[in-house]
Amino acid sequence: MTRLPIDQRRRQLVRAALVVATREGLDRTTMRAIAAEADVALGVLHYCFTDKAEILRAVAEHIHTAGLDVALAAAGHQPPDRLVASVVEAYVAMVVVAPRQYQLELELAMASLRDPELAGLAADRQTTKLANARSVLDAVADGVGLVWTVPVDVLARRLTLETDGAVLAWLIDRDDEALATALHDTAGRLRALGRPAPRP
Amino acid sequence: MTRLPIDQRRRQLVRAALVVATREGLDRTTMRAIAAEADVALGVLHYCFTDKAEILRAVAEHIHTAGLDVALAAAGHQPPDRLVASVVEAYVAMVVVAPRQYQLELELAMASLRDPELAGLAADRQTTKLANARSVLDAVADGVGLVWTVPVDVLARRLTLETDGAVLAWLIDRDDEALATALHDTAGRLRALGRPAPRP
DNA sequence: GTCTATAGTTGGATAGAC
DNA sequence: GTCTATCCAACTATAGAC
Repeated sequence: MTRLPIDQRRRQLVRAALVVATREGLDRTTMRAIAAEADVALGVLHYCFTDKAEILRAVAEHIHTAGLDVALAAAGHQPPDRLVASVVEAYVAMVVVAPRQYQLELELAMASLRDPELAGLAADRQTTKLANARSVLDAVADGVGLVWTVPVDVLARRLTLETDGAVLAWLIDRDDEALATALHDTAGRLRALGRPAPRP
Repeated sequence: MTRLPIDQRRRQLVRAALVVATREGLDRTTMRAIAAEADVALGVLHYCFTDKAEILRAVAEHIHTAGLDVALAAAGHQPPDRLVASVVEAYVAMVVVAPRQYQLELELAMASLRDPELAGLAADRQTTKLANARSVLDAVADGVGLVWTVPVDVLARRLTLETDGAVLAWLIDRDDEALATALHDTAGRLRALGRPAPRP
């Protein structure tokens, strides 16, 4: 309808693509469906993006950068004894509220392993998740007052790995209790790998 | 070319579909590609299967039943002290040899969560994996001579969950060492949840 | 049972009017 | 910048000859 600067238009279209992809799944995310969601003509998409892969890459980037963890925010204002539990619960809440988006992340990752035009996208997700995990672990160690007895990179990998596994299982059976149990279990075992920090 | 009883033809086509889906990915697994792989005419597929979803369901079923774990076989003939390690290593070897097939499992699971015609397929995979995990845990407990201090269902869930997480990460970064480490770590922690069995 | 031919959709991409 | 119209390729599915 209205004329828009191309940057703004791009953002609008990426948002629309994200909505469609989250709701319908990656393979039903067609140029037409995106255009309809954004209420623009089909041609507008090809004016703003060279091809479909470019939109999908933009969507993935948007998801990753927007994943500036909610968990981290939750870690900010908690008494130490509630810290680990609250981080876990914040994560569970986030996943449970937006299961389709988590599934989309996995679909994008799978697609990126097959399609050269989406290459690197899965690796980006992994890098982001690991960095987020490190941030959370650092925040927890800082808040509770302990130091890790194992390299934080190793812990970060284990945390992301177990989180992905737990959420994948939950996507399938939707067992909220099992998800919470699994994540608390993971958190507890990681917590046990810290020693009280020496007083500075 | 030659006339074949329909059961045999179906098996041939399912094998072909599995080959294509493993090599090309689920969304490039078209009726045409399957027909070409099996070297039959397109019409033959629709003679043997009502639609595409039915072939995919057959492929999934084939994967699941064929997943009568290699790991279990490996558990059969090992001295107790090597048992846990050898099961882990057999699993790693299986995954590393056929990464695309593992990826296909995940793609099928994701598709089944979106497409009503494939509904239940992800749940079937989960059920199968859990059953296999229980078998492995039972075999290990039997071989090493211990009893689990935690319900075996809980352990089975944790095992499958951590395995899926580790393999998912490996599919992306192909870090063989990290995969082996993660699985050994998982195995070690589960092993610690057993107590020596009372002498019968 | 097997094949060819084709119907009927749908999707990505582009050309050209406005 | 935006929209309509259209091209072309690929797909599922079926009809009907052999």
